[in-house]
Amino acid sequence: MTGEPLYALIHKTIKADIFAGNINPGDMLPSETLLMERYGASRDTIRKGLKHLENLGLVYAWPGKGYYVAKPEHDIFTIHFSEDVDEKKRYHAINVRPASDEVREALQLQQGKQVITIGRVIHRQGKPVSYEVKYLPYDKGAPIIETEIEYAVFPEIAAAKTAPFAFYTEMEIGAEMPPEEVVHILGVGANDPVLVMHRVIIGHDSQRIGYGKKYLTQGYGRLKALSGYGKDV
Amino acid sequence: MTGEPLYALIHKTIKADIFAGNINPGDMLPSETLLMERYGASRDTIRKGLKHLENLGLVYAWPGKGYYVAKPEHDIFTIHFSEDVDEKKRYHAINVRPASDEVREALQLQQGKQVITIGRVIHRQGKPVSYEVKYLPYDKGAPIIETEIEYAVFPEIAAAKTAPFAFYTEMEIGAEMPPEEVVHILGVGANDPVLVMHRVIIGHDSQRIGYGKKYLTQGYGRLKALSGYGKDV
DNA sequence: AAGTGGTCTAGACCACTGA
DNA sequence: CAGTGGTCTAGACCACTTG
Repeated sequence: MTGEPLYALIHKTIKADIFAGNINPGDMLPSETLLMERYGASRDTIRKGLKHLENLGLVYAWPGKGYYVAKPEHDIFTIHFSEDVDEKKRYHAINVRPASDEVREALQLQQGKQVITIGRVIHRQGKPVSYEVKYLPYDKGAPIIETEIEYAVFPEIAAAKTAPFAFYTEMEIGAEMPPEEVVHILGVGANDPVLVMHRVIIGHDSQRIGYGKKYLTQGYGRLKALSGYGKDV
Repeated sequence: MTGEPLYALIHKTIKADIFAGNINPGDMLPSETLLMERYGASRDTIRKGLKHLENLGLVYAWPGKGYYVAKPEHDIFTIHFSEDVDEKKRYHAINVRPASDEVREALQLQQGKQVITIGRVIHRQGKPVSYEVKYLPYDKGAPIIETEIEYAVFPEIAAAKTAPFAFYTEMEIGAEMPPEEVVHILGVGANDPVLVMHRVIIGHDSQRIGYGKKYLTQGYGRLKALSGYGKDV
């Protein structure tokens, strides 16, 4: 017990076999009973090891038949996207105005509704590399609390009245020529393409909580994404 | 037993409390012992329910202290990226030539090494919307099996001699002006920016297995990504 | 010392798949 | 029918945290 738990040994051994190609997608694993004998372990311990492989997506169980090696998913990519919170104070503008058509559609607002607009510039080594605008539906009569805004990043600010888990984000990434506003703020050339990330924050009641666009210049660098089974346990 | 398993009821109840904001990040959950009494269940059943919440990232266990509600991760995005396998046959070019500097660096090859180059155009409703080039290190004397290439998608072709799980992909996404080659092939304007996805396939021995660039025009549409706890169980 | 989660066991009954 | 995984129980010992 002092060292590695038994179930970890089990799942590591099987995982190594899969990575080495000794067993391949579609192949059947030994049954739980057989593994119990092979490892001298109880059924629960064996199951714990197999469950971990299931969670990793390496293996799946077919009740009544057995465990099988899964097909690898090499087209699912993960982006860890930091919100650059270190640059909290450089707001370009905070104000309330009627929503543009684009924003109205993204937030599914009625005509004439107002939105809180928050612009922010993100710097890297003193140079502006990114500009983002965020839009939040404005509830009439609700005061804008500046300190709240100052410390907020997008999900938190938009979901201030929502439970912290009760929403998700849909993002779309595209290449665009920078609009005039962005050319002016970031000082990029009008012919330098920018990455644009459009984000909609959606509550579990399907309510549109917030919308934002983020422009990334070449100076920001590329977005990095990962796929595969490189770093998991 | 006919309906929902007990552990599912447990994790759903707690999950609902988290989503409703009744318990919040940093809050402690009831202990296993207490939950056993509350649900009239055995410890293992309680633990199974809590384990599921842990896997979802909603909760973490601190041995000796208890279970706590985790902080939500709203800056991790997932892209499901299909390889457009339906358009297998429209290869623009397959050949072997010395690697360019860019490719040599990406694949970490020695000077003078040759690479297999595969170009492909992807159509949508009859119109070319994407062009991709893939580079594979060329082993001298190894014949290029055409049918293999014809049916292959990137990870599989690059890792043909590797176990199907034993590699991962690093991708970088940027906005660029299309190079002349792409302007010509896709018929886009020289001033229309394109999304470019650079991919490197890396084996578990850190070997560079393949490199590719994929150009997406406006006609392809934006890349879609998701974050949050919207769709999991 | 009391309480917490982490690991492990031995046994039970169930529903499902396949010959 | 025998074999498989899915669920559940009751008990044990451990290492860790807190008072």
